[in-house]
Amino acid sequence: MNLCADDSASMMEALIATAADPQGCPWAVVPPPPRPLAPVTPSDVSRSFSATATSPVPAPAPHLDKEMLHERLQALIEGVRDSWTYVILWQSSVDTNTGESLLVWADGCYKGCEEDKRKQQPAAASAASAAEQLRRKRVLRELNSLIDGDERSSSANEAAEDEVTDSEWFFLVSMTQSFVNGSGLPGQALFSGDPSWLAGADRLAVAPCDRARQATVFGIQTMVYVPVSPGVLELGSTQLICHSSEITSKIRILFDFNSLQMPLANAVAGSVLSPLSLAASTAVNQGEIDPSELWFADPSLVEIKDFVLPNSASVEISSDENGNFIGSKRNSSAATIVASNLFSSHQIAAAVPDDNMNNSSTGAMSMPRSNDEAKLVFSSAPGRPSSIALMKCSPGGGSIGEFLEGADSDHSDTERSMRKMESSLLTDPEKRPRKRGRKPANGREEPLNHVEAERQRREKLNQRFYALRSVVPNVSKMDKASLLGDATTYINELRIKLQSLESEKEGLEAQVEALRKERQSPRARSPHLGETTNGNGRCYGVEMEVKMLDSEAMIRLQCQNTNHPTAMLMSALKDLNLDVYYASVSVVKDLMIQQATVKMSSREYTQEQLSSALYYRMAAELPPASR
Amino acid sequence: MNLCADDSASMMEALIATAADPQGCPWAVVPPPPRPLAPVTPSDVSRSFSATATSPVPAPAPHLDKEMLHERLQALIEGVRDSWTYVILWQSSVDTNTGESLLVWADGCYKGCEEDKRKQQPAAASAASAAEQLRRKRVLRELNSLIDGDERSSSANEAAEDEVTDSEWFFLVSMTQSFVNGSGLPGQALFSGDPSWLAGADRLAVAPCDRARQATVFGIQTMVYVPVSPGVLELGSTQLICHSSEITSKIRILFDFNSLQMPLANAVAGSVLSPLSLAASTAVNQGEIDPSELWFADPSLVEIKDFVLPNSASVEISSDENGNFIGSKRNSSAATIVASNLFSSHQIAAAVPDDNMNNSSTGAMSMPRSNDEAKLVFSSAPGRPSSIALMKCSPGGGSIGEFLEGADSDHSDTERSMRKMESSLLTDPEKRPRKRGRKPANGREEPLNHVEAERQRREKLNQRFYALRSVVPNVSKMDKASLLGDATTYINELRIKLQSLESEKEGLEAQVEALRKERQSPRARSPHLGETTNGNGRCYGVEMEVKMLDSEAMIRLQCQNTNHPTAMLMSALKDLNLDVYYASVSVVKDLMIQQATVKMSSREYTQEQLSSALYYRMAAELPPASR
DNA sequence: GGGGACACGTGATGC
DNA sequence: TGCATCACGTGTCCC
Repeated sequence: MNLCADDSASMMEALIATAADPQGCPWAVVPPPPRPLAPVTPSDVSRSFSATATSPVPAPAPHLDKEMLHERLQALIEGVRDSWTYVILWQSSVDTNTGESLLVWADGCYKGCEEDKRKQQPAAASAASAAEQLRRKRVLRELNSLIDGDERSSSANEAAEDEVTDSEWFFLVSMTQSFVNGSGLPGQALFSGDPSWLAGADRLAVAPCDRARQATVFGIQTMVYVPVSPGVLELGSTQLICHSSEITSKIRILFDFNSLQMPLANAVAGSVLSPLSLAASTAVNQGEIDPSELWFADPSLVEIKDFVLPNSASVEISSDENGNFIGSKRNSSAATIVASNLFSSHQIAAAVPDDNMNNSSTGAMSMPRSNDEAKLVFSSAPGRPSSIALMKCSPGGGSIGEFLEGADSDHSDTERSMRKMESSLLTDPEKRPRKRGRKPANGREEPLNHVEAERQRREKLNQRFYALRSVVPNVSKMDKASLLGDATTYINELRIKLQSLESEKEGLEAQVEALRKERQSPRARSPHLGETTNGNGRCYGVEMEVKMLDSEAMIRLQCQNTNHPTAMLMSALKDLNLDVYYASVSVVKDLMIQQATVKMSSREYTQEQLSSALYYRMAAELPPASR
Repeated sequence: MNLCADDSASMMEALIATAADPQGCPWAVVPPPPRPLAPVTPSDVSRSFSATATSPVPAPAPHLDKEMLHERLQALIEGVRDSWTYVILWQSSVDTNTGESLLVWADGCYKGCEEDKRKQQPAAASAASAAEQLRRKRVLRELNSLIDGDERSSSANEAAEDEVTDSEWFFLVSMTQSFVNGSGLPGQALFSGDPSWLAGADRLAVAPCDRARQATVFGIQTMVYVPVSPGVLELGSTQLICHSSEITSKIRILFDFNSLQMPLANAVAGSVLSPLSLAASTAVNQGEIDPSELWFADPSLVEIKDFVLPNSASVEISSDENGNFIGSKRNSSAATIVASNLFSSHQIAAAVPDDNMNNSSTGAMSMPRSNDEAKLVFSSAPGRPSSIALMKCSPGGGSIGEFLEGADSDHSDTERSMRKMESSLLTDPEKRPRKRGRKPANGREEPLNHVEAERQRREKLNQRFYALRSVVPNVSKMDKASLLGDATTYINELRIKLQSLESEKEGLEAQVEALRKERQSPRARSPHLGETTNGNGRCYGVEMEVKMLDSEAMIRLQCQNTNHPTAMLMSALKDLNLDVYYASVSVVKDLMIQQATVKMSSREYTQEQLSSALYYRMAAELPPASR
C-alpha cells in the first residue's frame, strides 16, 4: 500500500480525527456526544470563525502551499538513495492562550518499506499479529464507513484486502502526535537547532522520547530529526541508516522557508502556525464543514469564536496493554497516503472517553463493540454538538521538555479555548442545543455560565486523567479509580527503582574511582594509603554494593570508621552464612572501605536479597554519616 | 510535657480521630459533615455492633489487658538506660474484607526528650517554627474544645501554655499511621521477623519508609523496629542510640505474648486484632459512645453492622508543603500522653476532604480559617452522621511491600465497609438524616441506593486522589487537576531520571569492566594466587603474629577457613577496642590469611598483651588444626 | 460579586 | 437484573 498520494483527502480527515497518540495519549479530549436525548436539528449546527485582528479569514484553499510543501517532502524521501520509510514535518506553533509552544503534525509522506512490498502475500510474516491486523483493519474499515456513509458492509469488504504494516500504522497514528514545549526528540531538535540521528533500535529504545521508543515497536530502525524553519522534519526508516550529514543539510536547504521565498513562505515563514486552525472531520452526510477548507493562519491574529461540529463523528482510539495503538485509517487503494493540510492533532482529535466508551454505542452509527482493546466507537447522532478539541499529549516516555514544563503548566489550554468556543455558542439562546439533555434549570440566569464553567472544569480534569493514563503503563481497568491507584503504585515503583539505581550508580562510581586510583598507583599501597582524599570534615554515608556471580558475591561497603564496621560486616556475613575468601579493609581518615568476596554455601540469595539484607543489617548498626 | 499517663483518654479519642498520616496520606477519608441543613436530633444517633459468630460482644472494659500492655511499654521505655523518646506498638491485624494485612497503632508511650524539658522557657529555640507551633496549638485547642464542649475560649487559653515539641507531635500523629501489606519499615520488620535499627538522621532519611524519613523532620535520630508477637514495636529517640542487642532481646521477652501466658494473651494471642474494632470519638455532650468502651476482638468473628458517629466531630488534618503534619492534640497538663486501647487509625480517622476544606467552615463550630496550609476545620453539627473510616495509607516513599501489593489492591476497602455500615443505616427510614442536604428527590425510591453507591464511588475516587497525592511531591495547588497534572509530570520526571541513571549505570559498568580487564592483563595476575603453600589435605594450626609500633599494631592471622574466622578476628579487635584501618583477607583452599593494621585508641596494650589476648581469643573459638 | 473548585443527586449506560 | 461507572447540572463555599 503506497501511502503517498493526495487522492485520499477525505480519508485523511477521518484519520486525523481518529488516530491517537501512539502512546502519549490514547485518549483525547472530547467525549463522544452523549446519548441523543434532544436530537439536534440541522439548525442547531453552526460554525463560525472570527478573526480578531488584521488577518483575514483564511483563504479557503491554499492548495499551492500545501502542494509545494508536500512536493518537497516527496522529493526528499524519494530523491535520496537511502531507503527512508516516511517523512513527517512537525510544525512549530504557539498556543495563543498559554504561549506554550507546540510541535504538531503538518505534513507527511509515506514511501513504504520492504514489508509493504511483501505484504500482498498472505503468508508474509507480518510483524503485527493477526489480531493486531484485524484491529487495524477494523479501525480503517470503520473510518471508511464513517466517510462513505452508512454502508458498512461494502466498505468492510474492501478493507479486508491488504495489510496495514507496522510502519504504515506508525506513520498514520503520528498524525495525532504533538509535542509540547520542546518535549520529545522533535522538541529537542527544535530548541537546540541541532539535528539528531538515531540509528538502531537500541538507540531508539533508550531515547528520551516516547515516540522514538514507540517507533521501535513498529519496526522503525532509524529516526532523524532535523530542525527546519517551520518546525522539525522527521525521517524514519525500517532500515538502519547511518548518519550522513549530506542528507541533513539537504533537508535544511529544501525546507528552510525562511531563506527561500516561495509561496509557502508567507504561510509558514513565521514558523508559527495556528494551533487553532481547525479542520473539520466530515460527518456523515454532512457537507457543512468542507474538509477542503483548510487554511494557514497566524495564530496570534486569529481567534476562533464559535465552532461546533454538527453530528460530530467521534472515533475513539485507545491503546492496548502493549502500547499498540488502535487507530483508524480508511481503507484505500491509493498508492500513497498523504496527510497534509497542516492539520494539527491538537485541533482534530480522537475522542476516547475514559468511561470505557460507554456513552457512544447508542449513537445512530454505533459500532458493535468487540472485546479486545480496540475500542472504536462512532456516533453520529449526538445529543448536542461536540466541540472539537483535544489534549496536549504529554508524551509518555517523559521527554525532558515535558517535565521542564513544570507543575504550573496547564495541560488543557487548547481544550479550554475550544470549550470557550462552544461556550460562546451555547450562550446563543437560539442555537443552544438544550444544554445536556438534563434539567432546564428553574429559569435561572446565573447557572448558565456556571454550568459551562463546570463543564470546562470537568473536561480539564478529564484531560489530566488522560494525560496521566498516558504515562502510566498497565492501567488495569479503564476506570478512573484504577488509574489513580495504578498511578500511585507506579510512582512508588519508579521511586524504588530510582533509589536502587542511584545506589548502584554510586557504588559503581566508587568502584571506578577505586580502580582508577589503583591503576594510577598500582603498588604504592602503603598502609596509610596516602592522603588520597579530601580534607577533613567530610562525612560519609553508608554505601554498599553487592555484585553476585553464581554462588559468589562481591561486597563493597563504605562507611564511617566508627563503631567497628569491620566487626559488623564480618558478623553479618557470618550470620548470613557467607564464607569470606577475600576481604580487604582500607581506612582513609574516617572513611573505611571494606571489600569482600564471599561464597554462599548453604543458603542462596539473590543479589537483591543479599544486598538488602546486608544493608539493613549495616544500616541498623552503623552510624550513618556523622554529618 | 510528659505524655505518658492514662488520664487523657478523651483527648486520645479526639487525637485518634484527627491526626494524619505524616506524609503517606495527609488526607483522610471521610469528608466533614456538610452544612447542617437538617440538624440531627439525638434520636438520629444509633450505633450497633453485631457479632456474627461465636465470639460474644466484646467485653466492655478490658482494662486489664490495656493496662498490662501499657505497663510494659512504660517499663520498657523507662527501664532502659538509653534515652528513648517514645515507644509505639504497631498492631498486626487483617482486613476482613480484603485479607490484607495491616499494621496499625495499638498503644504508645511518650517519655519525652531534652526539648520537652526545655520548652517551658519561651525563649527555647524550638525546632518548630512559631507558625508551626501556632498551628499545632490551634489543632490541640480545637480538639480540646471538641472534647470539653463548646467553650472554645477557655480551653484556648489553657492550650496556649506549653509548646508541642516536634517529637511529641510526631508521636501524636503516629496514631493515625498504618502500614498495609508489609509496607514501610514496620512491615518489613514484621515480615522478616528481624529487628531493624536505624541510628542517625541520615539513615532514617534514606530508609525505604516514609515514616522514617518523616521522623527526621521532627528531630528523631534513632528508630528501632522490633517484631513482637502482636505486631511490631517501634522505639524512637531524638538522640543517637547505637545498636545494642540487649534492648531488642529485652523487648522480645517483654512483648512476646505468645510465649508468655498473661491476661493480655487471650486478647492478642492470635496476633490478629480486629481492624474493625471501633473506638468512637466522643462527640460533644454526647455520652452515647463511651470512649472507655474499647475492646479487643477477633475480626474474623465480629462484624460491625451499623455504626454511625452522632454529631460527628470531624477534624481535618492536612500536611503543608514541607510535609509537616497538621494534626491535633488536646491541650492537657497531664504528664504523659497515652494512646492505648488498640485503636486503629483505620477506624478512627482524620477527615481531610480534598476540596480545600470548603464545606466545613459553616459548621456550628467551624474554625476561623487561616491562610496557611493548616486547614483544621471542625464541625460538630452535621447534616448527617459521618461514618468513621479512613484510608489505607500508601506510604509515600514507596516501600517495597506497598507496590508489591500490586495494581489490583483496593485502597479503600476499609472505607467501603464503613460506608456499608452507614449505608445500612441510611436505609433505615427513621434515622435517615436527610441524605446530604440537597434534593429531596421527587419521591423516588430507587435513587436511595443509587445515591449511596455514588457516594461510595466518589469517596473511593477521593481516596485514590489522596493516595496519589501522598506519593507526588510538590503538588502545586491543592486541587485535583493540579494533582493529576503534577502526577503526570512527576512520573515523566521519574522515568527520565530512571532512564538516565540506567544509562549512566551501564556506562559505569562498562568502565569498571574495562578497568578490571586492564588491571588483570598487565600483571597476569593469576586468580589462584600461585601455589605458595603446601599441597592439599594439609591442616593448619592457628598462626598469629603481632607487631606493634607505637600505638599501632600489625596483626597477621593464619588459620583454617572454618567458622568464620573473619568475624572472630574482627569482633575480637572490636572487643579489644582496636580500630582497624587496614585489613585484608585471602583464602587459599581452606587456609585463610588475615592481615590487619590497627590503632589503639583508648587502651594501650603491650605487644605481648595484645598478642596473647588475641591468640587466646582466637584459639578459643577457632578450631585448631583440623587434623 | 464573580470565578474556581468541589460534592452532591441524578439519569443513563454497559456488564 | 443489580452493580459500577460516568457525565451532567446544581448548590455552595471561598477567595
